[in-house]
Amino acid sequence: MSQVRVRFAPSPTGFFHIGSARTALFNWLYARHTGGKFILRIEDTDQARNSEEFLRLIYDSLTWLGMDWDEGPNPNGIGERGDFGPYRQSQRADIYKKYLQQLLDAGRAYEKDGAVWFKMLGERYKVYDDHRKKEVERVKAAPVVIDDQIRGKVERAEDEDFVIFRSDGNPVFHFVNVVDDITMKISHIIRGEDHLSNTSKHVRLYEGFGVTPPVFAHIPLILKSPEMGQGKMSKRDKGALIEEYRQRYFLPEAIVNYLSLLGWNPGDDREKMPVAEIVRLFDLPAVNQSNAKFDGKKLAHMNMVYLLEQPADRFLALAKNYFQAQATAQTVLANEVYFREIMLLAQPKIKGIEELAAYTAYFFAEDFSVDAKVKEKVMAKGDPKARLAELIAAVPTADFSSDATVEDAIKQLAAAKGLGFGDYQAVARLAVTGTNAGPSITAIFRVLGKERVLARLQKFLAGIQ
RNA sequence: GCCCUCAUCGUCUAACGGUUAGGACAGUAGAUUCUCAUUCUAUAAAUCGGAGUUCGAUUCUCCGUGAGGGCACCA
Repeated sequence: MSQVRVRFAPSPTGFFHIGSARTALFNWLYARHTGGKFILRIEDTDQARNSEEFLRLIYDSLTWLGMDWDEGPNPNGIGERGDFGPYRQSQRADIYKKYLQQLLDAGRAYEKDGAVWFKMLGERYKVYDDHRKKEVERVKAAPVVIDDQIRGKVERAEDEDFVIFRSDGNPVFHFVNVVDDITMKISHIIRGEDHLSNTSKHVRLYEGFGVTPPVFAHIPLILKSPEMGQGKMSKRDKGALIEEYRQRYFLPEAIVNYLSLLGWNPGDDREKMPVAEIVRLFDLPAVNQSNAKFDGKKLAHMNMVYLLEQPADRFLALAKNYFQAQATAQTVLANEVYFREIMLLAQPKIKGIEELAAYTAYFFAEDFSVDAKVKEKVMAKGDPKARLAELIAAVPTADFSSDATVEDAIKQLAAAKGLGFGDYQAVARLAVTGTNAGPSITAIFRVLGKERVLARLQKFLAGIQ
């Protein structure tokens, strides 16, 4: 059995979206699972729509998601590696000419209207096509049988000649795709089900070249979630672009894990799995046949689960990277020890890195906002003014050296007044943070320090007198 | 219109032809923690319809229906 060689062949004509990422992932997983090669080929024959920026985005997105390629352009875009290049179709014109000549010589291609057409074999007849509103020439021939790893045998009649070189001299997708897969010795073509109808054309081309087609595996599509509408995910849909998750500081391994579960499962109830485990278990016949609707909430949940288990150092690195892009970067990152302490208080509480700035704002500025609704609620209960005054009196002599000592101080105060910890917690939190959500109040007190706590309590009390 | 594919809770999915149809996300209700979040417990929620094969069908077959994709000198 020869080595598995799979390829991901994107066009740099737009943002890198989730469907492309999933196709890339299944190819990558299969290559890694089988010990084969994962090849990146850039299909940039559409000169009008290509852009170097989108090309860069392909490299960056794959790299960010952890999908390394064995052959193809280098991740930095400079040079390439592999013995079957060039890996950009724009640089393969000579190869295409050679293969075109082969078809011409074999009588399987001909010119018409300035373009070159692939010639189907069989008896010809004319028929009116009411989708294209014109008369077309068809060919009677046995249907193409595609033996698909996921769908079984699929039969489809391929009954018309089709263009392989445009009148502008450029080859079209079907032709370059097949020629490249032949010359790059691709063993398995794993691609979206939207290509299933193209595959019969491709099989005829392989036959025209006298080459046995590779193994096909057409994976299900990713569809819009019910609230987004109908049809497959498109670039315009919310949450469709990998770039968006990157900008929102999602963890790439969470995205990979979520994506792997769209159309595949390990055969048991496990969902959260390290990528090495997914690689170990992934296989083509286990891929589902039905399309999957995208669920942003489940992705967000997966991201949170991954975030919670990050070791402190990784979380701090992520947080630092995030804050460096924020307006408050200078203040927030000024004191490393202070930053570390606060980030580690926040880690078990947040659902995503992107919440960090808002969640920790009051640690870094005195002009934090006060949530009006929370204020209304807290002020309506008990005697908050009295509690504040008592806290202000108690704080100067309290021990702020640890969470436990702060807690003791508040509990002593409460006991002396015949009250509970909770009677002080809510109003203290409101005064010091402006909200009702956050880490434990004792930790907030300790980290903020006596002076700032006292100042905030006094300021808040003054504001409600 | 023609061709191809698919069909289990709202969503992602599991179930050698024999299970009280399981898990997860999202709901709902409780519990726990100083708040919030986490966590935990409980709860509601599905085999598209109709025939057939079979002792027995979510599972196999056919017909409907629904969903998705394709039908270019885009990829």
